[in-house]
Formats: sequence, structure tokens, C-alpha cells
Amino acid sequence: MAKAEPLADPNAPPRDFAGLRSLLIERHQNLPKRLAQVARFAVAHPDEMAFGTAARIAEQAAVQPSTLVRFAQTIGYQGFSDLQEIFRSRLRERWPDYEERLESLSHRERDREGVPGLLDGFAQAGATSLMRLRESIDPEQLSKAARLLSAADTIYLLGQRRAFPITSYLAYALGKLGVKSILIDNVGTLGAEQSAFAGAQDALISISFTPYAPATIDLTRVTAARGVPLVAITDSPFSPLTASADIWFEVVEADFAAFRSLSASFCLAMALAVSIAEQRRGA
Amino acid sequence: MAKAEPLADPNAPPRDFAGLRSLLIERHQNLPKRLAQVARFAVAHPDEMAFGTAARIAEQAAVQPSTLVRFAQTIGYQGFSDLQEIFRSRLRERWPDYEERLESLSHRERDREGVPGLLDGFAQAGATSLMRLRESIDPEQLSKAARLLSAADTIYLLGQRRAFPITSYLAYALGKLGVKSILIDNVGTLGAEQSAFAGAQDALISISFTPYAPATIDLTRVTAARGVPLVAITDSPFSPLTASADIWFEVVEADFAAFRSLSASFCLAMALAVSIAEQRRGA
DNA sequence: ATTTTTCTAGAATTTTTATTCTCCTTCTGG
DNA sequence: CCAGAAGGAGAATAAAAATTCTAGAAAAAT
Repeated sequence: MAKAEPLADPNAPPRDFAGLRSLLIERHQNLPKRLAQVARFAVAHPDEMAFGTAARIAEQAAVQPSTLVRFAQTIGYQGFSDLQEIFRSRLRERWPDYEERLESLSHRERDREGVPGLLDGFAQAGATSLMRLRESIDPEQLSKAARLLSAADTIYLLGQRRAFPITSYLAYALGKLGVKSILIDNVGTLGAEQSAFAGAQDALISISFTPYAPATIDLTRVTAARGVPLVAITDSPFSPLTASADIWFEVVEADFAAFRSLSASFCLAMALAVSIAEQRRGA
Repeated sequence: MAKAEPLADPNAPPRDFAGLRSLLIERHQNLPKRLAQVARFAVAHPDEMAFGTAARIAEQAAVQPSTLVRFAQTIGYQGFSDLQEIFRSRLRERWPDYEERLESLSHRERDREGVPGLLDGFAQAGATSLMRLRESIDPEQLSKAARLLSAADTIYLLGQRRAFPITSYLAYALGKLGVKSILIDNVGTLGAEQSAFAGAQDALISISFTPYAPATIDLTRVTAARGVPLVAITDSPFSPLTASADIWFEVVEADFAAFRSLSASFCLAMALAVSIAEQRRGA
């Protein structure tokens, strides 16, 4: 009857891939023949370990399935499935290198609770969002959007609720860049009137995230139907905005404490604004 | 010798992730409710789809396990396992060259010009701002601000021009957190009237950056002089806001292409909002 | 060389997991 | 508003998987 010592148990197996890997390399020579064989295979073919069934892996490693279970238990895991979870987590983490870096930058955050922890948490969510954005946005799409928008006479900006800060910022930035724009802020529910004069020679930037604000959706649909070119920024390919959009961008923000970051959306908006201005200057 | 053409079967489901993804996006709207729900989940959480068991995925997508099987079969796969294989292959393929990708990510930003370079530039500026923020903000100050603000009856929010996106977001976030707030948006230059009823039992959050918007400065001074506690967010200790502020934060944003990031300011605002709510709940 | 211990293979068992089926609900078209 | 069809939930079933058990082989110790 061994007592549970969850925190400082020296026999507890590592829960991350890096730790497991070094443990395997270290203990490999002291293990019995078949178990050492499994250890070698695991280090050499981590992908197989993550995806395969016990039977399949056993076959490839030339051992019995039961040996895999024994192996896992010998190292300290509960069973094969438990061990496999480590290999899977490695593939789940999208940007291991980058996350590690942030992690080390924020070594203090574990100790922290309450308010300071919040700051770190939101900073982390913001940075993660930004890094993901760079990977997920197709530069070609962005160029196309810039061309489309730079051809417009007036750029109408529509975004409500959580998206409103972004459109209001766009109004500010475009103004500073000398690009004519109109912010449809829907004050007094005058959104329809504010957008009434948008025509085919103009363009509309609509921004909406789940749960999509009805005002944004309705106004966008009506305006796009009139033939106004539409660039949409949203958080899913299934967003109601994508259907009528000429070009749309999917921005997935990381969240913390149930609040999604806005960093990536802002970043995209800024890039868009400046590239419209550049495009115009070039033309 | 007309041979069967197994490759061109129009009903055969895609065997690669990209194809599956676009198929899902395309067919999603013609699918029944629950199946569409699964399609959305699959696109949004491909990692889960790759590793989870049917039961686990079903729970997260809020459907029955059997629905997953129906879904897979409706699209043309043999069963759920068959479908899942596609999601797994994606992780398999992606992994090997990930180091390469990260490498190219940091290299390409030098070569790049124009639009894609802008995105990287703004992302970098945002991330830098966030990292700096963590260093520069004193946790003690943040806690004090949260206490001061949580004691307020109504929180008035003031910020114009570049700071307006932040205050409008604060209005949204505080509302969601159940904290009473009033956004002084100065529509129709009614700012003075909007803030007229703020008293000593309330509080004011003022945000302003160089060049400080006169409306913000004036309204802040007048309101603070009436005895309303003031928390200020600004970009310099010499800002006109610091003089009358009970607590103030200096947020230095990095810039790119002559546009300053807003990431750090947003991050601070979010942390502030959530800690006010936490403080209230505790009291 | 013999006993004891450790290790392994393979069968047996238990658990988990996907799939099928049935009955009920919710739409849709007349 | 009703009839019919399509969709969906949940139990039942079948399949597949991991795990345990046992007997025997290999290795180590005496």
C-alpha cells in the first residue's frame, strides 16, 4: 500500500515528451532485452507510437502487445494507453518551439495567482494569437484584398459589439492614411441609412465573431447584395459573412479567462489599412 | 480495354485534409442541423478529431456518438474511423517539416517586402509590446486599481481617437462581467452631459496617448476635480492625465510602419476588467 | 549444476470503442 | 393542419482494443 505523493514523487513518469524521451534514453541500457527494444523503437518512431494501436506497434517493434503494456508499467505509467497519451500530446501542441519560449519567458507565472496572473495570461493569449495569424493568413489573399479595397471610392466599415473596437480603429487609421472611409457605427440604429449610399464603386469591410451580431449580418447581406464588394474578417469558414464575401479572412484568437484576445484581428486590420494606402500610392 | 477509373469517382470522399476541409465548408450549409454542427466542430478542432475517441469528440461537439458515424457515412466515408484517418494523416504530414517552417518564418521576414511583410511587422510589434508590458506593469498597482474600481458604483469610461477602441471594448467586457459602466463616447459632443452624474461613489477610467485628445484631457480634469476617483492609462509619466490620477499606468507600445500597436493597452484593459469582476465576487 | 529469479510469449479476459438499430421527434410539402 | 419523410437520440450490439494471467524459457545466483 504505497501512499500517494503527487507532487514530489521521484518515481512519477514525465508527462511531457521531452522528459519521456530523455528518460527512455537514460534507462534504455538497464532494461531487459525486449523492453529495451521497445524503448529504442519509441524514440525512433514517435509518430507510430502516437497513432498506432498496441497490436500494430507491437508488430512493427517485433514484440508482443503485452510487452508494450509491461513496458509502460515498468517505466511508471498506468498502462500502454497512458504512455501513448504523451506521444499524442507532442503532436497536439502546435508550435512546440514557440510555446516553450513563451513558457520560459514566463516562468514566474505558475507561482502567480490573481491579478498579475491575469496580465500574463492575456499577454500569452495575445502573443499566441499573433503567431498563429502569421501562419494562417495567405499573403496572396491579403494582397488581393488590398487591391480590391484600394480600388474603392469609399470604404465602409461595419462591426458591432466585440468587433466594434476594430472597425473604430480602422476608421482612425484609414483617416490618418488619407483613405476615405465611413464608420457604420449604427448609432440610433441608423446603420441602414449610414450604408445606404454605398455602391459598386465603393467597398465594405465587415467584421464579426461568434455569436455573430444580427445587425452586422443583416446590414452586410443587404449591402453586399447591392453589389458592394465585400472583405470580411471573421472566425470561421461557416460564418454568415463568408457567403457574400468576395474575400474573407479567418482569424482564430486564443482565449484566456473566457475572454478572447483581439490582438490578431487588430494586427490584420492594421496590415490591411497600410497596404491599402501603399497600393494607392503605387497606382 | 476501357479500364475502370477509380481515381475520378466523383462520390469518393477526399483522402487529404485540405480536400476534406473544403468539402466540409462547401457542404456544411446543406447538411442537417446536427451534421452541420459536427462539420463546424471538425473544422474548428481538427486536433481533437485526430486523437479523441468517438465518445469524447461527441461530447465536445455536443452530439451523440452515433451522429459522428452518420456524419462520416453521409460524407461518403465508411465510418467514423475511416474519417478520423484523414485528420490523423494531417498531423503525420505536418510534423516532419515543422522545424523547417519555423525557420523560414523567421527568415522570410527579411526578404519580404510589401503586404506580407506588413503582417509580420505588426505581429512582431504586438508581441514585443505584450512582452514589455509584463515587465513594466507593477502587479501591486494593478491590484490597487482593481480594488479602487471594484468599489465604484458606476465605472465611467473615457478615451477618444486612438484610445477609443479600448474604451469601447471595456464597455463590452465590463457588461459581460456584470459590472455597471458607462461609455463616454462624446457623440454629438455630449461628453460633458454623459459624465455629468459621475460622483465620488463612482470611478473613471481615462485612456489617452500622445498627442493627447483635448476632449479626453478636459473631461478628465473636470470630472476628477469633482472628486471622482481616476485610473489612467497613458504613454508617459508626463501625460496630462497623470496629474489628476489616483493610479496611472504607463504603457509603451512598439510601433511598425508609423503605427503603434494596441496590443499591450488591450491586454492591460482586459486584465483590469476581469480583476475588477474578481474583486467584486470576492467581496 | 541446480535452484531461484526474472523475463517473455501467448492465450484469456475485461474494457473500451465503434457501429447498428429502433423508436421518437422535428421538419416539410400538400 | 395533417401526413409523410427525414433526422436524431439512446439503447443494444458487435468489434476491437488493452490488459491480465499463466506457464514456460532464459538468465542469474549460489
